[in-house]
Amino acid sequence: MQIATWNVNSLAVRLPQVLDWLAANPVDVLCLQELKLTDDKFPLDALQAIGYQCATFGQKTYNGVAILSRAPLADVVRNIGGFEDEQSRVITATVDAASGPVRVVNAYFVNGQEPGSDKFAYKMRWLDALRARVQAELAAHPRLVLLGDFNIAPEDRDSFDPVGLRETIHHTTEERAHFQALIDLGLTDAYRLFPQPDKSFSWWDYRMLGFQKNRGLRIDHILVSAALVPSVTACTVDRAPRKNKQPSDHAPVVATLA
DNA sequence: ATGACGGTGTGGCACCGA
Repeated sequence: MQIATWNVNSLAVRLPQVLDWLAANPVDVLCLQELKLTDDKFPLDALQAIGYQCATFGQKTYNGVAILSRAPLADVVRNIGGFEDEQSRVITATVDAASGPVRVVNAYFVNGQEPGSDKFAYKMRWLDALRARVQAELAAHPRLVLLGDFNIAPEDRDSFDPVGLRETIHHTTEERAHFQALIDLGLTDAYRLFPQPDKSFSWWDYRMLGFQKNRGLRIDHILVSAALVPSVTACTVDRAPRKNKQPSDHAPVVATLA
């Protein structure tokens, strides 16, 4: 099966691009972030019409996540249990894939704005809570994928300017320790299972010709549990949608599981 | 040190993202 993550930065604006992308890339599961719309405005009909079931967790103006799946979705959980959060950032569901059920945790991680800020402190608390949640999910569901917009560049090679941006947001020691703590739960970065081009990124700033100059970050990730690692045959970033008119600032990341 | 671009919601701009 193929599973993908894409921060669309407003599904209202990007729906035509999502439909086009799914027509060209009929993945089994597509996890979206930054819907920026409430569930009553979610384009359920358009997505069902092309064969996707949807589990949605929207919000007005900011955040919002959804899981689209060709196979049935079950046991949907919204946000992080035991962590009070007004922001819609996590949706979890079991996908009944032909090769067996897979637990999918789709997350839009907190941005954090700037180290030392209140938002950064919220990011740290949120990451603590997410880790506990993923640990519990893993215990119950050994076949698990954690994917989404992590807002963390795990290593220097995941940033266009690791020296100039050292200890700035997405690059801090604390954020990278949190990423590693997720790995230490027993997860593997699917992208790094394979040789990849240098300067591979998943996000580029809209400003200053960021994409054209490949001034980007790799902050969108697909982590797979140990039980799934042997079945992963590919993981790629699809830069094509970033070349669209009115693109999202993020590109989809796609993993293929046998 | 600031803004650059784009989306949203509001109201003639501010806020947020990364």
